[in-house]
Amino acid sequence: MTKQSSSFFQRAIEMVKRIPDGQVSTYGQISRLMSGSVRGARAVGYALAGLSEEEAQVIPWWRVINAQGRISNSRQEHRAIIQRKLLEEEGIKFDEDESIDLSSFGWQGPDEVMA
DNA sequence: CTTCTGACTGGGA
DNA sequence: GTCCCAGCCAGAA
Repeated sequence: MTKQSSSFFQRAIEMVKRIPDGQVSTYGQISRLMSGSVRGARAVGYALAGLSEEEAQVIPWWRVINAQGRISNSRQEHRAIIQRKLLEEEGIKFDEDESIDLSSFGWQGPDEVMA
């Protein structure tokens, strides 16, 4: 690809779409799967932050949380509330400190899930 | 071109 | 457990 038809944002979004129902991933995980490093984790979050409502209906952005197993939110705190609700409806369990056990609900990846 | 910001991460105090 | 700091990447001004 001479100039990478898909931008970093687009690739991040495509990766998020692959997260199966009932599982969650982290920004660093997405970055590692698409670029090989967790360095771009910040950019992944920035990509999801710019999602329009139209895209939000197609992209499971709510399945992406930070490495601490908690929901990250930007200026729009409203999103965090919706995110938690959607995750609970998918079977994700929250601890008392509002964190998610990545060992149980963490996504293993598109191909690494061969256990 | 330079500079700043951000849904991040990891390490140290 | 908490708080603070430095690093990396991509996009916008």
